[in-house]
Amino acid sequence: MTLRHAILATLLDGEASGYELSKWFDPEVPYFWHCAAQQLYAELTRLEDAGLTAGREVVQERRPNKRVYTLTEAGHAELTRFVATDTKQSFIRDDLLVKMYTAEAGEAEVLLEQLEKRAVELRARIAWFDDLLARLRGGRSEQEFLADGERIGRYLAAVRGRSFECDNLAWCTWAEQVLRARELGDPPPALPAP
Amino acid sequence: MTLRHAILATLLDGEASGYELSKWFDPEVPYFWHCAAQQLYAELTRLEDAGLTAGREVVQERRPNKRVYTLTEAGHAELTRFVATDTKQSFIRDDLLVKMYTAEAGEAEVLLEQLEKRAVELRARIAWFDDLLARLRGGRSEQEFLADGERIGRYLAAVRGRSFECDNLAWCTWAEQVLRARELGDPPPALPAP
DNA sequence: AGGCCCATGTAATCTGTTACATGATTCC
DNA sequence: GGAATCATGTAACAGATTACATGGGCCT
Repeated sequence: MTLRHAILATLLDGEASGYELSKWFDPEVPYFWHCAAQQLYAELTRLEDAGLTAGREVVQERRPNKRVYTLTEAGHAELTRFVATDTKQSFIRDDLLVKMYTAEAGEAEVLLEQLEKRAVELRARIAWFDDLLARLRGGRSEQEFLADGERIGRYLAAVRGRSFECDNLAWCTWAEQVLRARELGDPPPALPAP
Repeated sequence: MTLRHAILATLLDGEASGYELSKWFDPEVPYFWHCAAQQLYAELTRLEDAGLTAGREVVQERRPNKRVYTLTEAGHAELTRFVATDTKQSFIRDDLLVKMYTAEAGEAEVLLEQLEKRAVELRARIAWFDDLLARLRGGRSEQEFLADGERIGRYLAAVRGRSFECDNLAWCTWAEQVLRARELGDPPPALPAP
């Protein structure tokens, strides 16, 4: 159950409401973890019941009231304990890979469309990460920030996210070229970087 | 429900038993999809009931009997239909990323251990993929194989898998260096490739 | 008037994981 | 004698997804 710990980790950056967290965990805007809003709200209730977070009602005027959460001592302790546990493997789980697996000579059109569509999404996500990284650096150069910037883990996680999207994009464009070359009987493209 | 389609896609390579498939889907040996053996056997039963695969009992002498499955026409049609559907986004879901998120100056030791352990695993998985890719090429060079090799999708999927592990490893070693440099007050390492 | 943002849920269902079970054979 | 391989499951539970619900404020 890592959603629990992903929420606790996010609260290291300060108090947040369920709605704010739901933006960071939105599957469309993928940072380092994602889930549907419903799951998040359910988990927040459980975390507060378990004493790992403390909730506080904030009354608003032209907006619905909201509940903001902060980490408790017990929450910090639970995070520390979690970090020291054995880590599961990382997996890809990507529908597009299953679709690619079916590729065979002559039926490439639909797959090429899928690859192009994916590439467009990936470019948007890379841009989103670039933007996020710039905001986290807050004006400093990357060298400066890496040397002594605050909340370095948050930054490193974002770099990983960006890297994943870039790697994915490089593969998509390469695979597209391989399939196109085969359709045309051209020589295959050079390999992507190691 | 993509496990269903991952199984159908794997059966494009010819008939296979549940046990054989469970090797390809083993979470320890991650190719393009993974699941526990129990889930696989359950799904195979459902696929046969749905008429997407045809099962055949194979009686063996010094081994337990087994059931081998082949794709039916309906199974092929279902795969084709699936390939044309909208594709979901690809996500990372990695406990280590959540752990990294908590990194802050002074508490890096545990994280460094985790990163090193992960790096060891990743190197083993890259070697596994190198081996698989060589077997799929069957003696041909990559250029030759990409030009007109059989079951190209299977190969492209394996390249993606390898690429993911490599990218992950590059980030792990880089993040390790960043954290170490901060511990020592040294200048941070150069950035990983774009 | 229609749609999006804020803010938080319930309910049902589907998917995935963990624990446990069986039993012969082959390898060290 | 003990572990690994072959071969396939059942049962219980945890986690994730999908559908649906509410209601005021703000923007065009």
